[in-house]
Amino acid sequence: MHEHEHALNPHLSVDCVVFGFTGEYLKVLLIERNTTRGKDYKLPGDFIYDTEDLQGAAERILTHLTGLEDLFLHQFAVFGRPDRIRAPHDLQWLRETTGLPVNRIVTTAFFSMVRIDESKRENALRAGASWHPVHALPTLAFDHREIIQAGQKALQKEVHFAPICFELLPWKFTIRQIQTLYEVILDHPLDNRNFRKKLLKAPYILPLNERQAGVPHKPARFYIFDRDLYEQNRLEIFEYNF
Amino acid sequence: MHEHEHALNPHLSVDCVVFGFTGEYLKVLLIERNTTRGKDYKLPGDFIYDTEDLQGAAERILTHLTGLEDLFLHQFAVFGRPDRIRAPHDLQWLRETTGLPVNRIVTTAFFSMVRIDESKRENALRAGASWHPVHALPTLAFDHREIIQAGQKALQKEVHFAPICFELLPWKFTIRQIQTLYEVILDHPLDNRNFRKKLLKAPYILPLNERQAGVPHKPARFYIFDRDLYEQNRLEIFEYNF
DNA sequence: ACAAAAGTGTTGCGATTACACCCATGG
DNA sequence: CCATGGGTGTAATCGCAACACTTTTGT
Repeated sequence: MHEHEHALNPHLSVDCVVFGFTGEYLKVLLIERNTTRGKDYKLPGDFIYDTEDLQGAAERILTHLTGLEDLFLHQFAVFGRPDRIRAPHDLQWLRETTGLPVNRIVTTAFFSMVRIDESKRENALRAGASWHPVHALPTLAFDHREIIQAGQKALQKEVHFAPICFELLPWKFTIRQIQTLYEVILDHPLDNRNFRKKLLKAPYILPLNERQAGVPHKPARFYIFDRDLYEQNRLEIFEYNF
Repeated sequence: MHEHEHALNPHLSVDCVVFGFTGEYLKVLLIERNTTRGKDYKLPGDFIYDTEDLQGAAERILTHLTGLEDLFLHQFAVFGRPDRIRAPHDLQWLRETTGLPVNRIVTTAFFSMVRIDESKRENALRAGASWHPVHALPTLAFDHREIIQAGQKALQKEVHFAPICFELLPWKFTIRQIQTLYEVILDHPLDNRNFRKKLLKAPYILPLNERQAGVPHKPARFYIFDRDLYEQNRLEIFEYNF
């Protein structure tokens, strides 16, 4: 598993909140864990090698987990309360799995976005990893529930500025898909007609001639996001509020 | 200086980008430093005690530096590249001043806002600390120039959402002051009439009957920011963009 | 009287909201 | 022919951008 020659630093870790979208729910990728208190779940994460960048550590974890490379990755917070790891079964689990005298760990949290279909089709997820809806999370290790919630808040903020949601959608998508995605991220319903207008005004969202097939209702048109056109058309924003 | 009994952790530090505003420029608080390469400047920062929260460490540094408490404090990034401290004079300075075998340090960056008038009147700054305009920074230690720039970007983002700028202004301020402040933060000129309209529409900006005195032109009215009224009137925003 | 900054209104445009019905398909 | 979700238009309002002159004070 570990190709690096150098030592792990037992004070520093990264944890990744990996978001996915099934067309219905916003989901997070979690790793199953066995402790003295039974089965629970944790975020994908690891200690950092001495020679390794934080971002590099996150990339290593994600690539190992999903087989995918060049994933979207955004550092959003550090969690470092001295007592963030204090439950006996958490401490024992850490000492057993790492073999290190672990005490306080400061973790840098990243959020990432993967297309669930890609991770399924082209690359099996590592054993023990599974998707869970953010609104119904299982029992989580450490302070990982708090980290996931902070990650969703960070995602909500990011959605004000940048077209990052396309990272979660299939290459070609319907308007309903992207609207539902925004609704689950913002946790708020949106008006369909107004959403369409706003979306179709964007010059970098291109309609295909292709439509859904085999659906028991009027088939929806597919669209694609053209990142090059986006980069050409983007302009600086100087918004402010009091 | 250090009231804590417990040990410093030589892997972890916090650095604070402390913003101030003189009515003209956006400024940053820097600490003078003497190295084998001569005099330069660094951000206020320190290692973290084993028993201490990250936020707590930042508060300790700021209180010690300015004498002020309950300052605005916002964690915005972690800097952890393995080679972020590599210049020989930086390494030597660290070893001399800490007495520790320092290698890689991961630092959590906070930004903070202080009213320069308060820090002057009521509390002398610690010796060696001084204000520098962000657009004309002196030679800086480590990667601190990069951290300051990231801090200003974070401040620009924050200004979309929250009325944090009042932390930088005197308790009573003129419209020109706050407009100039927004201009230096956003690094972009704003239209005065439109700015006034937007500001005066906010129900939590209250005019005083008091005006400037002794200025060689029409004296400007003073306003205050009423945080309670703000909290009552704030509503959730579900903005999005592609 | 002059210099210097404060303060003031209108118009056009683009964006956002609210809202209800017909369309195309599979079963 | 029915159930299901896709797809469409308009009117009212709001917020933002552009733009130039008068007012008040100290010197």
